[in-house]
Amino acid sequence: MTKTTGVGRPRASGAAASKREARLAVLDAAGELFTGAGYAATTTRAIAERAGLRQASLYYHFPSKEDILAALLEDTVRPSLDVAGGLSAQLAPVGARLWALAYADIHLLGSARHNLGALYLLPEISSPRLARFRAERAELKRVYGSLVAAAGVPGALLGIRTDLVFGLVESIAIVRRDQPELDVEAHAVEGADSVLRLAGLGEPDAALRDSARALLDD
Amino acid sequence: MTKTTGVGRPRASGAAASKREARLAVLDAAGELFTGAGYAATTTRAIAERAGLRQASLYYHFPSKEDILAALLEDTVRPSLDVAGGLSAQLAPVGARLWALAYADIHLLGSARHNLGALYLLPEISSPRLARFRAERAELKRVYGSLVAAAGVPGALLGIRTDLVFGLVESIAIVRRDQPELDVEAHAVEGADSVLRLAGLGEPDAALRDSARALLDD
DNA sequence: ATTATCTATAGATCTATAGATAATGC
DNA sequence: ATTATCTATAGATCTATAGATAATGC
Repeated sequence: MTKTTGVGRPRASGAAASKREARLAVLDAAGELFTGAGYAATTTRAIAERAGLRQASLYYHFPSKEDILAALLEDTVRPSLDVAGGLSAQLAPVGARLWALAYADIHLLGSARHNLGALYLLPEISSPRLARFRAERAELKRVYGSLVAAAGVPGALLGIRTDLVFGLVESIAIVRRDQPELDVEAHAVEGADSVLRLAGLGEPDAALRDSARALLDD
Repeated sequence: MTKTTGVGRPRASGAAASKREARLAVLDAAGELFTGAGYAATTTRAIAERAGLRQASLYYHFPSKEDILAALLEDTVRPSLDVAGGLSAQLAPVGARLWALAYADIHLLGSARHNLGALYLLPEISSPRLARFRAERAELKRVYGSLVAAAGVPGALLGIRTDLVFGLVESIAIVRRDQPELDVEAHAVEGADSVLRLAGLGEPDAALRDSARALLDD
């Protein structure tokens, strides 16, 4: 029985944690505070305090406050892109693929540890440092657009319909902010059903939902 | 030919303006900056500069920075509530009333001088000082809810469907942020059509749209 | 020697208040 | 005398950097 702490000077708070754990604790603390109070209103001191280290120690893990936000945003959009990528490899009717994507996204945004989808709404995301996140979110939107097109929505309406579909999916963040106790599963099912209606694919039935869910296990 | 300025010490910037004009200039400047950069990231100095007066002079018109945001929020939600109130006095099929409300709201949010709907997304709106705005927005949502119920959506789904409808309407703010050159009229028509689909009222036709628009002139 | 943290602080803010001032109005 | 502004500033931050330090690893 030897060390209780790892390498490096022990924390003033007493908590022992590896470098990787420290980084995760910082991201978790920032996720809670950024989603609750916003980026600008959250101080680096508050993040550090919640993560169990001193304000200046954040800078050993991230070069700047904005890089913390960048990491959170990418961690959030990446899983959605992964789902989209997995679906694109499958041969299935467009309705099932669109339902599956919307369902998965709403589920991811609705059940993440904090309401990270709310970060997409922050005005700070127009910052140059966050260009990569914006590009990935735009890529995800493009996937929705191609599915809406494949559903038969005419070209003249394609842009607007895609905006509405994407807006409906992301609106889960506002709903969750206003009612934290929300039933995510029900909301995801109803949301995905609604996306099909917007795409002009009519009323989804149980068979479609089942086949869509099957696509997500690939 | 006498005064060029009104009562009170002239502005350092030279601009002459009445008290009422000054207040409006402050609100306009704050609207632009809050929607573009967010509340916390916008300084009172920046608002004052854009409004043509000194930072401290803001406090002659508003007791605090937060009161500026409160005024903007209420000016934005109030017209929507007025539309909702006007519609409630009319005897018309639920489809026409719901279409009219969604169309009017999207139009208001889409064509306001700045993208003020984006203010609804700011994390700061949970502040106690903004309780009145939140209550008015909740009241508007309740109107949507009663129309969705009247459309025949079953009670078990009512809450979620209303969330989706309301989310779709407000998503215009995100769309507008991402593409400032958006065609508001087309988006409002498509958005209102989409709301009817979500409410299970099927495909709107030209006759329904015309009768809905007529309701808005009351 | 390397690592992960710490303490201390520079430099730059930011909001709101105090009190003065330059107009008009009576 | 009243009004609408101004100048000046108190007091409280906030981000990021510099340099020290208390562990482990070799």
